[in-house]
Order: sequence, then structure tokens, then C-alpha cells
Amino acid sequence: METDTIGGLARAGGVGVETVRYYQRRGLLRTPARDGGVRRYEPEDARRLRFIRSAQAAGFTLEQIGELLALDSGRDHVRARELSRGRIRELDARIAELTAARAALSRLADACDHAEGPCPIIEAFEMG
Amino acid sequence: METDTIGGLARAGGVGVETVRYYQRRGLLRTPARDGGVRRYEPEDARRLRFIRSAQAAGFTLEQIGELLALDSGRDHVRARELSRGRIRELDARIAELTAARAALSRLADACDHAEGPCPIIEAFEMG
DNA sequence: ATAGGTTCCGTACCATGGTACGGAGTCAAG
DNA sequence: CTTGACTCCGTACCATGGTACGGAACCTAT
Repeated sequence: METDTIGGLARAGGVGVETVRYYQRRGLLRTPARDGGVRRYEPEDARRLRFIRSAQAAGFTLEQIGELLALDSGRDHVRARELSRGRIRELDARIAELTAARAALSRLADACDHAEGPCPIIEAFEMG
Repeated sequence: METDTIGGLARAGGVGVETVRYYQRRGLLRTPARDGGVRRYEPEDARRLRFIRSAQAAGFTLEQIGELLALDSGRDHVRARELSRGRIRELDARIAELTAARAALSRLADACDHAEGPCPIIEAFEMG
């Protein structure tokens, strides 16, 4: 399996070809060398793509990821830390929210198993 | 403060007027009575709006919320339970994801405090 | 040499959840 | 009787993160 074409890179990164082109347009992937019009990628690009996907899984937006990448491979620790700590705070908040929602929903689904009248799930949400 | 006008309802629900109109267009809020062209709301509508916001906080999409609302105030327990249990599974997955990301990010931010060379935050993500 | 797969490109389109615009009408207070 | 706050409406626009389209060129087997 080739890994230096756009299709290979996409497969390696678990994304679609169009997504690679999109990331390039967004400036997240560097402009690759061309071999008679065809994009030729190097291992570095696959690493970058993995970086993007990981950071995305951590909840960074593509814009923030662009900023992280622009930190020039590690020069600006301070800023990277700042971004990370901010994201951690946001993650904490979101995790708390989802956990609360999960607990509520779980209680309700249980209640619903035993209820007679109107559905507790719907009722409960109405109480807000 | 009036609570039967669109503005009052919006304030009560912590949303904008345009959002209320939007929810109405989406069929999430019922078509209210009109008093000479002006929408007149009842307490029921505020409850519905609260329901929407709560369900949204639990990660339901507006479409799913529409389905929940369509269950006719509690008739179809089975379907409501199905939706809820599905959402719980998704919440679990998402919470796990975010928790993992948080842990990774936290470790990295700490490492970054002590690092000399390239920034561990950036490096680590590249490993994917 | 012909078929299938891959690549190129720009531009248009998609879903989601709203937000903004702008002109017109209504209403209460000063 | 004017000012300001509120409402009406449709339509357009926004951000985010892609996905689809469609014609042309290329490469590799069969």
C-alpha cells in the first residue's frame, strides 16, 4: 500500500481524500511536493495528520490545532501550555455536564421501567 | 416581567427571541395562540422550552428532542427508554474519550513545565 | 487498447444550531 | 404625540467540519 499519495495518506490517517485536501486548504497540512501534478507525501505528513486527529479527539477545534502547529515544533512552550490548560478546563466542564446528564438520564430510564402513568423521562425534563 | 410574550418566554428560558422562533419553525415549540398577531404563550410552553434546554444539555440533538416531544407526553415509554439508553451509551463513550484526552493533556502540560527541548505537547500528539 | 482505479481542480453543497437584518406595526410612559 | 421597547415577518447569513460533483488526465493490469 502506497503511503506517499493522497489516498495512501488518507487511509493511513483514517480520513477521506477530500479531508486531506481540506486540511491542506486550511493550512493544517503543508503544501506537499508535486510529482507531475500529483501530491507526494513524506512520513512527516502522516505524523502531522495523526497529530491533527489526536488533538481533535482531545476537543481542540481545527483553528486551535492550526495554532498548535504554528508553534513551530515546540518553540513556544508557554503558549502551548496555555492552550492545553484552557482546553483542560473546558474538558472538565464538559465532562461534568455529561456526567450529570448521564446520571439523570440513567435514573430516569430506570424509573421509566416501573412507571405507570406518563413517562418520567419526558416529565423530568420538563421540570428542568 | 411578562412571561406570555415571546420575549418573556425567551428570557425565562435563557435563550434569544430568534431562538424561540427557530424552535417553533422546527416544530419543537407548538404554534402559540395569537393576540392580534402577537404570540401569546402559556406556562406549558415555558416547560417545553425548559425540556428542550435540559435535553440539549444531555446531548440530544434537536431532532431527537423533537422525537421525544412527539411521544405525546408519556404514552410511548418504550421508545423514550430506547432513546435514553442509546444516549447513555453515547454519553459513556464520549465521557471516556474526553477523560482520556484530559488525562493525556494534563500529563503533557506537566511535562511541558520541565522540558528543555521541543514541546512535549506537540511531540506527543504527533505520536498519536 | 480498453477498463478500472486514482488523481487533479474549483466550486457547490451538506448538517447543525442558531443569529442578524430591516422595514413595519403596536403599545405604554413621559 | 413622540420616543423607546417590543413584536411581526421572511430571508439571508454565520461557524464548524467536512462531503459531493464532474470532467480531465494518468497508470496499471488484462
